Amino acid sequence: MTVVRSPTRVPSPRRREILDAAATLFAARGFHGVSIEEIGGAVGISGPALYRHFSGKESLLSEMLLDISERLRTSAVERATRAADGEQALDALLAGQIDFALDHPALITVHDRELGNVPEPARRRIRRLQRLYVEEWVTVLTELYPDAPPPRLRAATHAIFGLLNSTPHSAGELPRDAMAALLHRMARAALADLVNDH
Amino acid sequence: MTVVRSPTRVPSPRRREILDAAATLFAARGFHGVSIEEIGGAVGISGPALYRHFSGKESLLSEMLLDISERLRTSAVERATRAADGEQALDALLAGQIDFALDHPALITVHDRELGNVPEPARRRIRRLQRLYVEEWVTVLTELYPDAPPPRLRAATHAIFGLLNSTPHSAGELPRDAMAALLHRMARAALADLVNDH
DNA sequence: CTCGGATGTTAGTCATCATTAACCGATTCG
DNA sequence: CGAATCGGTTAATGATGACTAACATCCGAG
Repeated sequence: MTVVRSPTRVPSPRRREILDAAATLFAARGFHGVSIEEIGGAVGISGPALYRHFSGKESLLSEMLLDISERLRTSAVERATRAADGEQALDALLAGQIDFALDHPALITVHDRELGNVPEPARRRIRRLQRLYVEEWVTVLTELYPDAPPPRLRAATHAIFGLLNSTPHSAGELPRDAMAALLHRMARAALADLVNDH
Repeated sequence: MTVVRSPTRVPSPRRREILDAAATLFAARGFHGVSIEEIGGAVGISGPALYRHFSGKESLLSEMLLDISERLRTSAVERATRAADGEQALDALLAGQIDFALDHPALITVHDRELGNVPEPARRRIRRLQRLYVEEWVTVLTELYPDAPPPRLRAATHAIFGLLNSTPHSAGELPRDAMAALLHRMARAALADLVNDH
């Protein structure tokens, strides 16, 4: 039996390969600090061949950020709805973000660094997805801490993202499992503090 | 009586002005995404006039990061030595980093984003200062949690930096004082968790 | 008053870089 | 067998941008 072709075009492995290489380079020196030639070179082809896969450098970045934002958000929605209660939902969100940050440090880096270089049609969509992702967290947190005002929960969510996304800076300090456990516990403890007044 | 001229040249206000404007621009679109012309324009002069104050664009960036790293580190050393005990030292470090992050979000952003674009002589010095800053935190934490191995404390320190440096992302969610208090408490709670096993 | 330094200006120069053009081999499919 | 599509190549092209040159102005000191 043959595989059913989904309506979205089958993703060529080259595309993904290019996106991965570009993410690493962008994370190291920024979008404008990397040339098309370099990105091509990183995957064994040279320069203008990229235009067979992307319509331009900015499209490449747009697609990269769009993909990241989508993956984060849909993963969050899935995990949160699967959870039995608020506590489990929070743990699931934490685990998802931690896994992503540990598995794809370059994507995390690019994700919160390069939005300012995305051209306008795509930028709005990315921002929208990022906002939805944050609101997913805020919804879960609201269930756990009903007395905390939403702006406080939003600020706390961003703080937790910062904590979890520190992995690119502390790479190699601890084995992966220990790092995941440490981040999970620290984030949990930081959030537990929200239960208090003010 | 005339003021004694210190050996380091008196800092012209223009230099500082340029550094501030450049920091804001770099934070928004990255080092290579901003032109000399733009930086000049932001302070009312135009383009090549910058070369009267800096020997080049990269020197400008080097000096910016060097200055930030130095300020963070010396402030940390001062605060830590002034403190009576470990608890107070930690609170002082937290307060210092939080103030800096709230007062200079652009500098914070540039500081951990653009090291990869600093040319080699300066890069080493900046890394050194950053390392010393981290070790200052690790020293204080070691006093509080003598059983935790240093890599764990270093990872935790980076995580706390990420948490505190989230302010550029949550700008405007809360008034400054509330934000400072929230971050301080969350960081404290996250670190208190380190006292536990493993 | 005038000399010199500090600070600007505008007009090059030279590299780099994104993008396009023109061309080519392979694979698929009719 | 073609013919087309896919994915590459190398050689323009055109902008942009960092940096330099040449020249002006202001101002303080001798």
